[in-house]
Amino acid sequence: MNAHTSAERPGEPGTVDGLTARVSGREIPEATVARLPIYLRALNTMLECGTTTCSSEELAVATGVNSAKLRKDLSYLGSYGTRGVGYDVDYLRYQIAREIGVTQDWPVIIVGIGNLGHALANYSGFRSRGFRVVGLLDADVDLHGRQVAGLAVQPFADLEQIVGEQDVAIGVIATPAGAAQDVADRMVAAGLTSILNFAPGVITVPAGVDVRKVDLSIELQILAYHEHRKAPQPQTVPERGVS
Amino acid sequence: MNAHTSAERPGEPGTVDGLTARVSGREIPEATVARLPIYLRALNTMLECGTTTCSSEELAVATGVNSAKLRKDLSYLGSYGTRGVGYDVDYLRYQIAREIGVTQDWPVIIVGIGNLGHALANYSGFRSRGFRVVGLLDADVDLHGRQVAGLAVQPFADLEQIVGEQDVAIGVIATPAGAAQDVADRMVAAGLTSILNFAPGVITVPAGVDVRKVDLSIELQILAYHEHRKAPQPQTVPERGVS
DNA sequence: GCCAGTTTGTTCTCACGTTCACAAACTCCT
DNA sequence: AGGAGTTTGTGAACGTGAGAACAAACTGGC
Repeated sequence: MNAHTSAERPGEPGTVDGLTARVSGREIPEATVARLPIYLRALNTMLECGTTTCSSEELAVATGVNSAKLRKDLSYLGSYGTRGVGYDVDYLRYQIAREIGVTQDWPVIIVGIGNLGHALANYSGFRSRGFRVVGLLDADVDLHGRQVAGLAVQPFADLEQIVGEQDVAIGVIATPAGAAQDVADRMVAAGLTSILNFAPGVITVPAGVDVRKVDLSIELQILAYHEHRKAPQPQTVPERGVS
Repeated sequence: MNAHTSAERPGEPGTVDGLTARVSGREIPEATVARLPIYLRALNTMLECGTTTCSSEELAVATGVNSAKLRKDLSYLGSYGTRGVGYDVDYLRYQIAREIGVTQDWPVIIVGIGNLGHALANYSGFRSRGFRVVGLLDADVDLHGRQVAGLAVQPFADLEQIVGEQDVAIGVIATPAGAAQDVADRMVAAGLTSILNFAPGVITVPAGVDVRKVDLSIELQILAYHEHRKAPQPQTVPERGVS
């Protein structure tokens, strides 16, 4: 089932621990990895505006990041700037895209075509940023065959077939919470090694599989915490003497 | 973020900075705040299953967090556990909800009723976790009056009115990138002090306004980076000797 | 009442991430 | 050509977060 992924494992003992960093000097910290896409997007925007060169300060302002942090982030990729001048926008853009691995499209499947899955399938940002939705799956038979974003919704049982045919590595879970763990298990069994989980709740996967979680209400709750702290009585209290 | 990051230092008399820590001297670290909603959700699930007591170890397993970290997180709220016993699920749940500020519903407005805004308006997780969508706004006149999730889409010009009438503090931006900054400016002018931004790109707001950003394609790109690293030739790359 | 077993709350240490500050290196002007 | 002005890349200091380990405190049995 997961023949293609396990067969391509390098198998050499060079990268044993996550802290070695000796391979080619490239061990990029997680915090930096999380910012690279932000830089990439800003560079694309600059390119559309015709900007050919930018300094770290300009890019920092455009991305809301400290310029020293930005330079250090970029230094993990290599020395792609020119002192006294700045960075070539197109060149730097390509280098970041290459480092992330989005110089070509990644095929992606989405499981759970409810409101959110529907929106994700139609989200144009995926295609323009290195991803191509190649499969929409749902357990609900009423949805099967329905056209969504130019694709027909398929039965969940087709998972293995789609993954195998298209060599998919990344799956998106947009189901209710109750189904998320089962879906994740099936995804792993089918050979997916990266999962983006929109369902609330924790899913567990074996080592070697990456999971990222996006929880919409958690983001709101974090905002609520700070809001709550700004004004002691946030919403229902009618009168408060604001000094 | 400067208003939240002044922890009380040993030796100094508290509340030197004016706005900070005046409630009860507790300054909860951001990393902890981000986890409190996760604990809250797990506790709610436990409560539905009839569990009345749990240890830090059980809650840690349910949330995928180290138990020592969990205990430290909870200790910022106070001493709500009993040594030798554990935590009362309902009591702890209430304390966390109170700390976050979701014991009552927060009214929320959503601007941009496209695919994503539509899905957000219908997302049941908001209502069940302390939020109530009280307004849907869009600049597109064709959408005005359309019923979405039991609410009629209103013109964007109604923003100030809705915010004023319902005492809204939190707004969600689900527009295309180009409109995001304008919408944010109007939101701030209308009095919103917390913004959840789903639009790609950076928005800038004055101090005192909190912004959180959720970027769907960035999450996928982070996964792609790690996937890219697992197998040197991920999908369709034919040759190229990578240095 | 007292002891054994359990679990919390906290302290200490280490790793990671951020920011400052500056030498190295490049361009431009004279 | 040489010096002035910029901007990168990086070493070092600082702050925050994670995890191990342990004393304090509670329950239950005898």
